[in-house]
Amino acid sequence: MAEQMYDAPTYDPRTAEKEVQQYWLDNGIYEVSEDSPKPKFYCLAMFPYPSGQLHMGHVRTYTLGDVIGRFQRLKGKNVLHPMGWDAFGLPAENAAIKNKVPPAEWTKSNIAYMKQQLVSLGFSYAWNREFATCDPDYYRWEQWFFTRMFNKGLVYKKAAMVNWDPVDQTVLANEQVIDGRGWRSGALVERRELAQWFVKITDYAEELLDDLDKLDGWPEKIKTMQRNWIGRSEGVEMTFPLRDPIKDAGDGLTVYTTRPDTLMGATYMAVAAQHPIAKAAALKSEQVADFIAQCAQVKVAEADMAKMEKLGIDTGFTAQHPLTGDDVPIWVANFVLMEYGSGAVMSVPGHDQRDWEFAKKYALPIKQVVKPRPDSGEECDIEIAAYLGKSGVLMNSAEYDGLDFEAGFSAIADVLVEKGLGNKQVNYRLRDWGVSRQRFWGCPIPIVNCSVCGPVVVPEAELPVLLPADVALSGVTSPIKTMPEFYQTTCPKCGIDAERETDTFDTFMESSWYHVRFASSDYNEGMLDQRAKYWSSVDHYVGGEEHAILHLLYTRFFHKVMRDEGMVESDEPFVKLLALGMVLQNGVKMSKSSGDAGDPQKLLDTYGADAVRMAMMFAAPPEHSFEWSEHGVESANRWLRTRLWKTVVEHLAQGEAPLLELAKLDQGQKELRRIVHETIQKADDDYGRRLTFNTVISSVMSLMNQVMKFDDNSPQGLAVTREALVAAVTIMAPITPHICQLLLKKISNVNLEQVEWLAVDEAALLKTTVDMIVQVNGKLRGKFTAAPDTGKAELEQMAKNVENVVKFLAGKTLRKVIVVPNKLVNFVVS
RNA sequence: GCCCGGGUGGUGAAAUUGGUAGACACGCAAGACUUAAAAUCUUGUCGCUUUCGAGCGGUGCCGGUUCGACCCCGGCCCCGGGCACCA
Repeated sequence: MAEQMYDAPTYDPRTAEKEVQQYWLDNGIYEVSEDSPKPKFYCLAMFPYPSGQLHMGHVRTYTLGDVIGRFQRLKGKNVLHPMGWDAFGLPAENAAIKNKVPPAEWTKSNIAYMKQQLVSLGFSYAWNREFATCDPDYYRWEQWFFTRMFNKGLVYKKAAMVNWDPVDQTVLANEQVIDGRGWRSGALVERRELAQWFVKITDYAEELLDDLDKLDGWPEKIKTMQRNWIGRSEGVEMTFPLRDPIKDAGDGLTVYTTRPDTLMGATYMAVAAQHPIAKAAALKSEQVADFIAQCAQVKVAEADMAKMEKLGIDTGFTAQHPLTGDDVPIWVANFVLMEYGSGAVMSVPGHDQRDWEFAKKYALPIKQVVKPRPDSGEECDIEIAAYLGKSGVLMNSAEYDGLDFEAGFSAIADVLVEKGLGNKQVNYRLRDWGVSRQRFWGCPIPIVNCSVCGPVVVPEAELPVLLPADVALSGVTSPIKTMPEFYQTTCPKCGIDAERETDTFDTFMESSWYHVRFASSDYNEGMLDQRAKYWSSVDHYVGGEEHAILHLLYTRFFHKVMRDEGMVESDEPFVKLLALGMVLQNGVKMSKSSGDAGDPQKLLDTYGADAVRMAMMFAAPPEHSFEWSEHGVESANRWLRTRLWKTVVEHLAQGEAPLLELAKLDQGQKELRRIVHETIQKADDDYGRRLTFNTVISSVMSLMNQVMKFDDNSPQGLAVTREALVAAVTIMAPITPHICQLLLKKISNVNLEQVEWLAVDEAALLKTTVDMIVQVNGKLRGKFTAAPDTGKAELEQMAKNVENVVKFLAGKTLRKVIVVPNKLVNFVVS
């Protein structure tokens, strides 16, 4: 600590906090190495996109991460708590267009400002490990890793849909399409197919699903969301032969269904607008061509697809039912996605509600093939709605009549296998990860397209493929797509002239491996070194619940690929996960795109970091979403000044406290000690297990209320007060580290980083009496106190004698008595 | 539309294993100090009734299980997150 430690009778965070922060930085207090004898603890909060300034969502996430890291440090762990920047992304391009400043420059200055804000919030970061994902030293290893995945066969190219703005001649993100129009140009947006790179996350679908069972430290709700997203299903893939062969479509239409038992109820087929059969039909029919053009008017987002009116048109082509050989008409439908499975479905309107509505609309036949069991009490009228139950039995299904779901499934699947028309198959809803973006501000995809060799990966020695820094953005197209000096190159394989890929990676690529790079952030010989094995997995990962699926799933996938490459040893990136609720502003999540008020700077300047941190932690438990309000900050500041600082200073002014002599304590002193040790016990549990830091604060507030009432200046009174104050300051230290660093120095003459967590004195917890309640018919009617662990019979007798209880028992027949020792007695009377 | 959560005083919330609903705060009201204000301190604060002992109602809505339900079960309403190119 500096020679001149902050010392004033009243606490002013503006000068005190700066001094403490300087001490932490100058002495590298939070930098860590791998050779500690202590157990390691890797604490990580989701790194921010450098949007300009912190908002309250950041303050919450990083304070929670800091509290966890600081608590684990108090508990004797070797804690790595790093911070960096998720620096590629769309907002930098928007800012570049608007302000005519290159994305790199805008990003860099945002990082500088936000870093200073993080420092002023007093977070215990190992700043020596900081990096930004737009640093070539970072993304070069991402490019390298991509080439590894390419060589492993985990990468392929295929056509996929994008939102195309025909005026700006550019691809739009979903959030840039508003009511079907481009947000800048206002032009009607169309779906367009582009060739894009995909990574085979589906190769890991099974493991990503199964390993969720091992993640005991994850909230059940997040695991449920991931399970549903991966969406394992068992079904049958089968082929409906085409009545006549169709050009580019072969002679069969392949579909997947989880309900092969209802196959006899299939009355039509539906294909996506991009399906070869639809394209073939468009050539023959102007109406079909018009319909397909109309399908292109919907934005590429599942929510929009689900909400739109379900439309279709007959292609005029016909398939054959695989069992009956009957004609089945083939329709094009706007709700069938080419990206899913084969881009075609069989429609069973009797037993699928969407198919039923479509059939009603277009007067297609509806055939019931399942009926409820007579004893089930289920209502079923196929004229009113589809029957979706799986507990019924088959009907109108020839030899399969009377079979239940499972028997029908097997019997029909077996016949299809026999006929060579189908196979039982496990399917996943999860789709491969499209990683191409037609944007400038991202990591260049390290591929060269050669007219002879096809796509060739850039050799390791030529990495990184550098993104040019000094560019202007017009909003029309990515600059590197029009820069020959970027894309003109030669084929790494055959040496002839060739062109680089000008797309960049999805920014989820960067955030899928940053957690391990912090371990090896200064390593330039490779992506990771041995330190990554020491630090991974992350012991506690903290971040917003909005990342429950995409970011967390992609990162789990990357981690498994890195494991298969021998770069890490664990199967999963995050042992424990704290999924935070949203900090809302006007009812919606705080973010760059939904308004960026909520800048904490004014509050920091006025009340200090400790007050902001404390108010944020006190506002709600971590999983709750809540509307941010500044109100608590002023009162947190007041509590720190008038309760904590002033009380400790006044206590110290009374002179040195003697050693505690437990045998000499009177009843009041014992009572305060009991509260102190109950508070320690609760804080330990709330910090370590429950992660409810709001209740840590309220129990310390209660403790301080008791200390102020205590008012005992006897030698042992001072000793008990001293113990209480040391406990209160130590417990608060993870949340309000600046003031606690100073107070611990004053009261115990130690620096915070040397302090150890408090031990609970079990003997101090013993109670001499317990409060009992008495209920009559479950309603509270009286209270009494008893010695701990008094026998049931005695408690019952004591309860009967409680004054207010007597009148509720008078003249009633006692039916039953429930006695819960140390808690309550309940008389059931009539 | 689909998947996942949430809903408790005027406000943020607490109640950890089914056992005193509203701890701890904010706000508000009254009082103390002050020429005054700020700051600080004290008291009160779910609603209704009250003989001031207490009684009745009350945790989004409707129903159920239980001696007892904020907590478990069924149905509904509202709000939030995600839905694969915001991050």
